[in-house]
Amino acid sequence: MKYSTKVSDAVHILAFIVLNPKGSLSSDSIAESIRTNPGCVRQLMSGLRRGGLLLSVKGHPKPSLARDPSAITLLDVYKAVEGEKPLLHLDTHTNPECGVGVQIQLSLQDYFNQIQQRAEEAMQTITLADVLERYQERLTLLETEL
Amino acid sequence: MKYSTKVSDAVHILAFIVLNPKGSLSSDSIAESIRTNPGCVRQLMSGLRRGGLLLSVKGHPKPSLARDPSAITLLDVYKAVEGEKPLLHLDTHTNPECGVGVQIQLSLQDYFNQIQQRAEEAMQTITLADVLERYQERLTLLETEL
DNA sequence: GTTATTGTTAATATTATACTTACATCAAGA
DNA sequence: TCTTGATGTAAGTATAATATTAACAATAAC
Repeated sequence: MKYSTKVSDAVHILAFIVLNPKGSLSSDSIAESIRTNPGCVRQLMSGLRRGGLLLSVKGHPKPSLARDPSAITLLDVYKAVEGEKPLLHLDTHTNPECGVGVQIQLSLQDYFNQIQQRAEEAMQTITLADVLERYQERLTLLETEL
Repeated sequence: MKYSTKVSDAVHILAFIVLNPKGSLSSDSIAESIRTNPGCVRQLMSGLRRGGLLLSVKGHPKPSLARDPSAITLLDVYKAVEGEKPLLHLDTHTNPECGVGVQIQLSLQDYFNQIQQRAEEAMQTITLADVLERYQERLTLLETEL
């Protein structure tokens, strides 16, 4: 399949809102930055709103963060837009007649959960504020290079 | 897209080879257990062979592990069949005219790498022997339940 | 009221992956 | 040596998760 860039784009949206306090925050303007269309942006924002990360109301193009960037982790964003979709997927379609098939997959599940747990722990230590800080570092670095 | 179950199926193949020393190890037999077709199995085995985890020769239906199960980690399997494909994907298609777009994604990359690193560390601590052990535990548990 | 925008839903397009097919190549045994 | 059965690889097709698009009722601001 096409692989998901939801987390990536969702962070983009949140960052865009923080970085453009003066400019337009319509789904149209945000979509232009991500190079996608407004509907797509609105769907991601819908997820972020459900996740309690974003505040916005219908007909009012002024979305705002529900919490400080330092209180929004990558895990929050991941859960908001990807839900319970894991990083690694079991093959649940193995032959039920074959004992090896089912039981090996179930055995693997325990270990896949461990890996997921570690990845989520890592996501939880990274905040939107961290990403924004790195962003500022990159900007000043670019300026000094001129 | 259809999400990948390559790691899951590759472990299945390796486990099947260990668990069926007497039976047929043709790609046909293995495919029956995973409920897929022989061509698919051979492609995965090709990856495992390139990764140095599996030994097999053309025309000879007797594949064998290249190393002891305790020396084959989930990371080895992941690298063998998924290569450098990361767990989380950046959106590299953002608007290059928009400074925010590109730079935010590049900032995110550093943090995505951190998450990938943690997940791979977790994969490296889990061996095929661990999965097989869990498998045996499950089998004996099933028997005592009868 | 008028206008612009949202939130939501449904339909379509895209594309990474699984699956299938085909065939030259090789091993094993009669 | 010849036949058989299997492999390894590559190319083409199908599947399905995702992105994209389009449409529209509902809302806010003026």
